[in-house]
Amino acid sequence: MEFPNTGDFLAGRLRDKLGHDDQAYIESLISETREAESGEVLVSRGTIANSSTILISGYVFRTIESGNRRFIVGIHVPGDFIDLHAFALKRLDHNIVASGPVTLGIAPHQRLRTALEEKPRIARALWFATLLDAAIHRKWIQMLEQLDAPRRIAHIYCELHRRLELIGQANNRSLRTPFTQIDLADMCGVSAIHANRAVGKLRELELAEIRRGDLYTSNWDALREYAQFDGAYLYSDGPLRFDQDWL
Amino acid sequence: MEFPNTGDFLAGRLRDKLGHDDQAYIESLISETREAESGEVLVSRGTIANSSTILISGYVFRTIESGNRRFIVGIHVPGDFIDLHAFALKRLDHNIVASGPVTLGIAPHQRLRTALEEKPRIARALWFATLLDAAIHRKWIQMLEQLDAPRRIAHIYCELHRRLELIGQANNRSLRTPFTQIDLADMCGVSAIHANRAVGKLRELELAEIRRGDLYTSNWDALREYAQFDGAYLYSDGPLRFDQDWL
DNA sequence: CGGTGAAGCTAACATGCATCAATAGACTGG
DNA sequence: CCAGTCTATTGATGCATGTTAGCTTCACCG
Repeated sequence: MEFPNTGDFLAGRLRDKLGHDDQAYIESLISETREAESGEVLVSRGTIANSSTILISGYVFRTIESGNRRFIVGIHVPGDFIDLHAFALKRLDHNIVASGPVTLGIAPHQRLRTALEEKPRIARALWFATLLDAAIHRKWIQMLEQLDAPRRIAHIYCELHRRLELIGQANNRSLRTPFTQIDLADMCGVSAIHANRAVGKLRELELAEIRRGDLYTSNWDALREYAQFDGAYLYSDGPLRFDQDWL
Repeated sequence: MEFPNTGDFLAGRLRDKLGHDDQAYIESLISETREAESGEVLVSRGTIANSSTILISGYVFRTIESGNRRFIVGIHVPGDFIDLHAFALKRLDHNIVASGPVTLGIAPHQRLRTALEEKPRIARALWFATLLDAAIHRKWIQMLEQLDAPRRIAHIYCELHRRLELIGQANNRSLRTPFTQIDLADMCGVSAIHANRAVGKLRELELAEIRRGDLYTSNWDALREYAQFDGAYLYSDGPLRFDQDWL
């Protein structure tokens, strides 16, 4: 199977968690790839799917619509399964939307089913991915409870930077995204105007310059300290610590 | 195995998801029960465990300590596994603390391992529980992004009421908890003083009276509407919609 | 019975954020 | 090249919430 312009996409979340054979096996679950445009709704709340999706390139949001406003409750980077829930729960309680152009891999549920039956290590890795999603959600909850708007934005970029680092796609001085200030506002639970002021504050403090979603900084450490970012919740220090006896 | 004062505790989250045989099987995973006092730290951040814990009676919080303040990022009710992560991730990125006196069931990882190998339906149900945790977390994120403090408190009680209803422990006119206003503040990400104002506002609006953690209301519907509570995210409408072909 | 500490409550002032209004810049399509 | 739309920016005003301080109520216990 060919993945145009993406290289070794499954370097993603499961990197170091699986051997090369298993990674290749997961890639073989993908029956086809697909491009989608910015803003396209990839998975709608309530629909029932026969396949799950892995993000190969670009960013996607998990969004919840409520009272004619949209809220972003999660972000995914390449290598993430974005709708494993659809496999287990069938219907989803939120939408999944492309932020900027994306490339997706489609994994039919039938192939996933076979994989789970025949490769216990795959099942383990997918469960790990689910637990990691939950850990990231908990961090967002704490971030929303604790931080003001400028720090929330800084924290989101710090988290993304670390997650990109784990898949070998981080840059020392910048982090390019297609996010608008409205997107940032919907992530932080503030108004777009206030998101603008928060971006302005990061600029004023000379911690980061955010232009059209792209963040530029000369000092990630200072930015991380300002955002009180500690990446331990990403469980990225070395290989998966599953009990070796399990399966 | 006897569970004093708890009755059919596993009516919990997996109710309707498993047959009676499987429920009995899960209960058999529990090697012993244990009581704990209010405030006791049941699982510490970073420790490595050889067993997982199921909550039999009482409430527990997931907490994250940061900058000499505590934040609550999740609540559990009887029937919930509270540290399945410990099984898959070994160490946890947060603490688990008793709110009020609790009864716990201890499930050694070795028995869990056997269960996952031999009973695919159990593995499926535990994965479902994990996905449900993530869905609840996403709802909290949206709640923090969208609602003001009085509505956040109302939403938390509405969610708990529904979750208790699912295990047959809900009451028509009240919801009794051991939560202090400080606890409510730590859930909502506001100061204790403001949590007090928020409680006062619910009283003033005649939506609910909250005294020492116990909520009394004559009109749950009005409270739910005020909090914009829609319980669809709890995936409780009928039996689990796993693909019947899977395993 | 009265002391003690935790929890709940109130007031006054400071700051964060929402909202409205208006404008400027950037991209897009005709 | 212009018009239209989406995005970014700024200022003014009011509400939501933080902070500090002090007070009250209640459960518990000596």
